[in-house]
Amino acid sequence: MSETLSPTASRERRTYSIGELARRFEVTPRTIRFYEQEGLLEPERRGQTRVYHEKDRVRLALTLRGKRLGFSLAEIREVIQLYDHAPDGDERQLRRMLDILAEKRRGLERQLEDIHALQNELDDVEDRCRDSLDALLARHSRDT
Amino acid sequence: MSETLSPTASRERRTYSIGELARRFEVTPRTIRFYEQEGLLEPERRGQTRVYHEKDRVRLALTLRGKRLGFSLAEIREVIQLYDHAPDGDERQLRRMLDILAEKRRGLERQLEDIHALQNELDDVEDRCRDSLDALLARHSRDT
DNA sequence: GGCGAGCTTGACGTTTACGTAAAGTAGACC
DNA sequence: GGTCTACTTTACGTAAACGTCAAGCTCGCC
Repeated sequence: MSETLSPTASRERRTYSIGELARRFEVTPRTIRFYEQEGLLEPERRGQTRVYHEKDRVRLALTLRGKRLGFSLAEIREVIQLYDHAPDGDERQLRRMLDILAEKRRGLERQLEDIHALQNELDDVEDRCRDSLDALLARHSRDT
Repeated sequence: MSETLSPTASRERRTYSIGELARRFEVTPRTIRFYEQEGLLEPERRGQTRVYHEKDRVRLALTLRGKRLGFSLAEIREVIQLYDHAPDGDERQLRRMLDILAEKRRGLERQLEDIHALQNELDDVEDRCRDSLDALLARHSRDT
């Protein structure tokens, strides 16, 4: 793995402005501020302007990935909190976390099934489509 | 495949009321009416009440699957229209349809990547979680 | 004929995830 | 010192996907 959300691993000193991040991920600054408001990002403040670090960039990437999979921002926040609090807590909390993880996994498994089902259906459409096209072209070449 | 959206394959004469469908798929009747309003379902009318056939049931299943994958109702309607119009149209239309199919496929491929990436991240969290738990239990058993 | 269960059509309300416009600030450059 | 660019906050607007009443029809049953 090339990157992680673990705070101990953010050893690069690169920072980003809100505009840089926005261009990089093809979202608007407004979106990034909104994600902060929703507790998904926690940029540093230098004066009154926001300064984003690697940790924020990785979180944003995770957020957008979650969005592409249809997760709500609330669900994504949950996952991020799993990340941030993975190593701590008492036994009960850790076991609860493992339960939540297992549940998330089941959700992903179902999404995999759904994708395969949809792929099969697209195959079906494509087959019929190609059949029609072949018939059309055969008729055309015969008529010349 | 056990079922398809192809109209020629709906040879079963089973019908459903809106309430039956709603219970089956764990949605509200309101949701089903809304999907009709959005052009995703086209139930028969018997008097003033709606009568749903196999075709509608399959469409509803497809719709909910799409939703679980984060598709908008507009996108799902596109897919359904692909189904309904797959075998017809002139050459240009058929080629266009194949292009659209290829694009949908690319979207699904990306979702697969996203899912695998998220699974890896959950693995990561789980590892750290288990490490903490093991350390906790080891300390506990040593202290007894 | 009254009554409940299930259906119908409106119509307005709500949540999520931002868009957009207004007005102000702060640093870089000429 | 003025202007440009990029940032800031505040606030109202909006599209999607339904939820939530309200009011009325209609069928079966006692």
